[in-house]
Amino acid sequence: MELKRTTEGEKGFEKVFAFLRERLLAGSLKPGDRLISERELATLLGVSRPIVREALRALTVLGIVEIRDRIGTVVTRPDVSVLNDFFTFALAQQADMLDDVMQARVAIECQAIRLACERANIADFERLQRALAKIGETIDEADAGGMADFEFHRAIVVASHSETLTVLHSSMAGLLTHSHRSRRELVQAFPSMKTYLIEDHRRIFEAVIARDPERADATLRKHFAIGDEYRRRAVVGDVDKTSASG
Amino acid sequence: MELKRTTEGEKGFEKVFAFLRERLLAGSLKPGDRLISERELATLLGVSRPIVREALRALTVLGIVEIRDRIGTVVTRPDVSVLNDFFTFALAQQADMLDDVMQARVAIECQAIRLACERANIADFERLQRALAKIGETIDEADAGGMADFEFHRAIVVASHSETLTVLHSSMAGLLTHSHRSRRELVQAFPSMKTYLIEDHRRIFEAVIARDPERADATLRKHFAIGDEYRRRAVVGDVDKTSASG
DNA sequence: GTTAGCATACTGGTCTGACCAAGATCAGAC
DNA sequence: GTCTGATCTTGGTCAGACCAGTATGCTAAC
Repeated sequence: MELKRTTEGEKGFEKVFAFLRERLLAGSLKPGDRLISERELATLLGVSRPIVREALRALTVLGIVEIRDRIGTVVTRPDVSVLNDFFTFALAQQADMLDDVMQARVAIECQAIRLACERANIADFERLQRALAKIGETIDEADAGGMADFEFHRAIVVASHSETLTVLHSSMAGLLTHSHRSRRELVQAFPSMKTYLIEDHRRIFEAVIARDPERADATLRKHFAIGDEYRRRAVVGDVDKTSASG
Repeated sequence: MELKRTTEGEKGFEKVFAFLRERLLAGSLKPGDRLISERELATLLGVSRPIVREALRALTVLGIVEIRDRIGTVVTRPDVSVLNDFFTFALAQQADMLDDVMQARVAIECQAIRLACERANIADFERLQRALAKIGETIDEADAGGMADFEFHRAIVVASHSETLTVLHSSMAGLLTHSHRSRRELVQAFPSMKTYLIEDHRRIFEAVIARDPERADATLRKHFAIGDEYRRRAVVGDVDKTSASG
């Protein structure tokens, strides 16, 4: 029965994965470290190389390590892409999750803006200002405008100086980029949105500058709410375009 | 050079992974579906079985599929554990991320409570009420008290009826369970915390019952802020215990 | 006709040994 | 001392094999 006494009674893959997880979690394997070769790992744990590769591949998709061809396997700093992948897959199989993700994004961003009010430095302010200017310049362009919008919101999160919030936000923002763009397409149907987009973002910016978390949060929430309202009206076919046919 | 014309010019693993991702994202592979066997997949894509296993294992750790011994590989609904794993690893290598994760948790929970005010049903209210009662009962126990605290906050998020928020929250809450417990240990040092813990949670509960998002959010934030303050005081050695030695 | 039982095909889980291509290294030539 | 090339090492991959259970279907017993 004692065919496997290397570590525990785990199966091959689990054994290797657990072995590596232990060292990873314990800190004996830190970002930048190079793991021993696959072959060594295999003989060390008494498993075959393909099994070791499975474990390494598993860690790779989790963004924990990076397998470099003909170089070796090195520990990396956890990366956003994992969450991105996950949300992408998750969303594909549950499209109704989109609204949910949007809610999470609002959550992250509202918390971020509060922190931003406390922690933002001059560079953050400048980045926000540039993004704000860009929004004004690209107000009539769907693509560039959507990008500018995205940049502004990203700047808020970056200004929070919170790695976790940034990671979460960017992993979700990727899925919502098209939402920024489609929002800009609404501008064609709702000229009044121009004012909304520019003024809202300006007010948000000013609240951060004033370092007023409550006002910033409230303004940002209102911003999202108005955006939702526009989208709702677009769905029902309502328009306020002066030259609208209906 | 055309040794591989199955799909593209990708390397073995990438080829298989991309092949499966395509179908997963396109929806031709839905949760519950059983994949073709590893051997078939291997011959179909012109790669060896170990490579196929790498790809399947990769999808497994992403929570997309489940490999069942001697049964086959089936597509599953995306699972929380992925995020859990990720945060666990990420946190292990950046301990300073703990505060950050806490911020994200606050973000999620504050958004959740707003939604809960709109969406909570009777069952949610009852769950909250039970959790609230439990908090009162276990106020003097570190373990049970921490658990009750955790349950209450989880009940809030569940009441939001947002899958994404729930997933994110639980993936972070796991890392913060000890924080609930340690908070309860503070009760010994700060008797005034008993009132804080019970009263705060009651007020939060009432705000949700009243379906007042603003008040609920504000109360919850204040709750977290006070908790932070207690922890701060604990760090600097301040106590308000009447029988305190120093 | 129906059902119990067993042989077989199939599945994942794993191992062994091998080959390739290219980076890393070090000895020997200049 | 520097340059060059053979060799070692590393990841990337393959082929074939064996094991242990599951599923299935066919046969034999009822």
